[in-house]
Amino acid sequence: MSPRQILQATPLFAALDESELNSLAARCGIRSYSQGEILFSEGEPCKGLYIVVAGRVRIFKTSLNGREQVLTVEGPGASVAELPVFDGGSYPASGSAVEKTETLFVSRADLRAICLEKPEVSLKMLQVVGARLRRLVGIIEELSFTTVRHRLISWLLRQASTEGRPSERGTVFSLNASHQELAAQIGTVRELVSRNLARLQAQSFIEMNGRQITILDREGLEADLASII
Amino acid sequence: MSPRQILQATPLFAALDESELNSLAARCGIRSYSQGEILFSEGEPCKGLYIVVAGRVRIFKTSLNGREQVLTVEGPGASVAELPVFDGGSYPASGSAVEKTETLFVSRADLRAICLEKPEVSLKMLQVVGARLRRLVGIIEELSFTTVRHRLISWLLRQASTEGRPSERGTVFSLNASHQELAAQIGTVRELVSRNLARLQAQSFIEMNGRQITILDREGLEADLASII
DNA sequence: AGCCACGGGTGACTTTAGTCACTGCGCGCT
DNA sequence: AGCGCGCAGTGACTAAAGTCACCCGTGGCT
Repeated sequence: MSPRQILQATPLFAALDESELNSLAARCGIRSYSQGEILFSEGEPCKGLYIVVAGRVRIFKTSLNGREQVLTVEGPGASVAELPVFDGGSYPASGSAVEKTETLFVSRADLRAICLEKPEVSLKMLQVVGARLRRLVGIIEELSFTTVRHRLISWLLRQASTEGRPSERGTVFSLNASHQELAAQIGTVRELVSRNLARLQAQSFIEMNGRQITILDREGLEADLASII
Repeated sequence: MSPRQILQATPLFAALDESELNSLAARCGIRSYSQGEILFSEGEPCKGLYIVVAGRVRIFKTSLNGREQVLTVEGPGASVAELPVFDGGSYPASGSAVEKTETLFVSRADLRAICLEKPEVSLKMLQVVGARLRRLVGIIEELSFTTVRHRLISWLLRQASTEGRPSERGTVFSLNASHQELAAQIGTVRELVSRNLARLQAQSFIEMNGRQITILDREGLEADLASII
């Protein structure tokens, strides 16, 4: 797929016409990353924004003692690191490729030019950034108010609703992340993920077969979420 | 101060010319709130954005069991609740007046119209939202990686650097929030604030006289932050 | 085969967070 | 004065969270 086609398919640039797309496509570069590779690191001055073409990009913070907190994982069509483009600061978090990933890179200057020319792009951008804000507020809420168990259950239910397929025993999905990675996503450590998963299985809320997870009692899990108060 | 003058002094609308300011001023309303009053509640459909003219607005989340987590406190000149204006969703958090507060209210429709007409306003808005995003990421980092003690120390140092005045014993500032409020800002409960303050005093890092706080050992506190790893 | 790295599981423990209950102070009000 | 109320301090406890150490199995690799 050419950069031109990719841009056209990106919601962010839906408002651009033929010639604008062409000129933008001419100016943005393709950047490819292998699994685990870093796109940008926290604190680096921001040069521009990335559009995910294929693969997935993980945005995360790292603590001094090596723990990580994932802020979001973005797939094809999404843009990453829009924020600092406009306030000129550095990246507030790091980004790495979850798997083999291709991105388009649009420079700050180009993006600003487009926004000034096509106000609709700015509005779209505000919408995207707004969604990101909502997600962050959600993370804060979970970290501040809930337990690891609660966050794990939420994660499982979310995963089940997006990736799950029904079976006669309940919704099934495959755990494609390591416990370490899951821990980074819900803001805790590997051991607690392991223990809490074991406990959920012991309570017959879920069943695990290798990387296969079955939600046996969705209502029970939801009730649990509500009851932790 | 007339709405017209206020708008002119708001960074967000710096790019507007005479006539535009006038037409916007004609369409936005003044809303006043007494101490503690709610401007908007989490989940409500969003009607528009507020510009703080005088006083302070506190943005916060509430948990089911009554705990609160403050996301930000905004003073004169700042705008509040810009985000949902553009994605059309509901307010992700609630807003209340910390003290007697006056705001200007700009409706969604008016704001969108301005953004389409004056692209500079969108860029400014993106800058503002970007700053907010940074703050939220900072909160997540603190909640995920640090202890209550750490967060309290950070808060004290921040407060000292913005509100403090030097004295012969160290930087002095007055604690204008209740322990309850401080707890909501750093994501914990009243008792832990009380205990940790007492402990910091016992360790001679700070001194408290009523609502007066003196930072006796700034270096010590900073070292403490670094050492918690 | 033997070895190693990696992801996962778990016991034992420490630390931190949070809860509950009660005390006491200061202030405004009647 | 006497009362009630909101805020603060604290002891005692529970329950999470996190740490450390070690074990195990799997799946390459030499």
